[in-house]
Amino acid sequence: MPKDGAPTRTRILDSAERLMLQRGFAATSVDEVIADSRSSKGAFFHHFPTKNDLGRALVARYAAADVEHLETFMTAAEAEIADPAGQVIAFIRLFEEAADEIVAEQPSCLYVSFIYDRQLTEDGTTEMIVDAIVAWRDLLRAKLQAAADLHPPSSDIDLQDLADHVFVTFEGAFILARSLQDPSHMRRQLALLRGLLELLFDVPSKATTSPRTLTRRSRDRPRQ
Amino acid sequence: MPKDGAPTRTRILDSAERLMLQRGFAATSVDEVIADSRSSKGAFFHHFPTKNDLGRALVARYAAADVEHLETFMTAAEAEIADPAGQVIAFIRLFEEAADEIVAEQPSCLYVSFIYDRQLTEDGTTEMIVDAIVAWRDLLRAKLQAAADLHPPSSDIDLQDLADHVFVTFEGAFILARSLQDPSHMRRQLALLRGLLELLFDVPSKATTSPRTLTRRSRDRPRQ
DNA sequence: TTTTTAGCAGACCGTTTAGTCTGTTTCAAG
DNA sequence: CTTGAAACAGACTAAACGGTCTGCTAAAAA
Repeated sequence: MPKDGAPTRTRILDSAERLMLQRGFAATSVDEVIADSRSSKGAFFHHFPTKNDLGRALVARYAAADVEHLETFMTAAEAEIADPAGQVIAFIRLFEEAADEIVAEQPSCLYVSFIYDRQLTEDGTTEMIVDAIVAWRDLLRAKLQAAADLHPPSSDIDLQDLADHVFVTFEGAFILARSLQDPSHMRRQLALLRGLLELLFDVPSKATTSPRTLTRRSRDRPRQ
Repeated sequence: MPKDGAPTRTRILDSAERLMLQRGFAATSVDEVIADSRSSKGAFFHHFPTKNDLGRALVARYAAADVEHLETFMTAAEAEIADPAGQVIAFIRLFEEAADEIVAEQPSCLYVSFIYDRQLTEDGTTEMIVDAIVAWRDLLRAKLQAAADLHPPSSDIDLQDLADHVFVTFEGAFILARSLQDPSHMRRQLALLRGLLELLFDVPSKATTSPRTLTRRSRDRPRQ
């Protein structure tokens, strides 16, 4: 076998992800990706026959990492506490603690960038995104169902919608953070969501709600 | 004065809005807009010197309608009930009732489409979006503050973040509805948000929670 | 050593794109 | 009735774009 092409492929994917998260898919030219990744026309079209192929590969990698993130954090939450409601809340808190880092290296969500951008929704690209979203909603709905069975929530709320609301909060927070150019909104919105879930399932909010983020929360918030 | 150009201008804006909400800004060519609006190159560039000018005009119109929508519904909610907490909840319910119609005629939010799409964020385009978002968060924060002063919420929650969460829910629901190709998610997420607010402010959920939408809510929701 | 092939470089090409230019029509002011 | 300017219509253009093609290089197989 000849020289290994994997590093080049990865470099192209990395550049494309960075640029397309900023500018969108259609607004990013392959020439820009080539320049940013310091490769060439030949290298690019050797690894990706068309620009759409790059898009598909990008979404595939992104969605896989996303679902793995989901499962990793849920497993960690399960190891932390036995109660399903507590697990969901711990799960949110884990993302909360990682929020600043996530937003720093990813100013927005690739899903949105592609769903709002693409003219070619008939490529299987969208389906991969749907699969990832379904993974989120299914896993969270199961957890919430278990939580509701153990200690029934204080309000009559649809559990599937509540599971979806976690995803909704993520995506909405990405948009808010990007619009207002304030990355802290991701952490803040997740903290709010956790608070609402604690209220709903009557789980006492720990006094130690991620202390190292509390110090950063001095802001222009007019609390009176 | 010569012939009135306003109708042509409006037709171009309407076509552009429709197409760009579907495909994004960069992915929509001016030729497509011209064809869809049955105008011409001459007409287009007479009204909009550049494509970016069209984008700016589009956002200006969209944001103005959005803020007007916000104020109209809040005024209606204020006429309906005196209690600030009740007003916020009535406000959400009004959007809930309009949700199906809104999503039907607008499959997504132009803000996102432009914030995720644009290479030229230095046009004042983004600033108009920020202004609209600020209108939302300011108005809602004021209401929530008044509500919290009257009957303190059952949980310690940041009111600015809670105000922002309304916007977050809208944007996230747009994305969810579009991704899963199920417009009902907008209404469902708004209903969920209303339920959480009712719980937080201890406002009893009316038995008559928009009865005509209740009949439509038969779905695959596994409630057991 | 020779051959083969993946990996890559970059000139090149046809199409699409945003934007221009030269008109023609409409309509109100003078 | 003439004029002048806004409101178009549509051929045209320069640049950018996605994609092709030819050829070179490295390294493993024969």
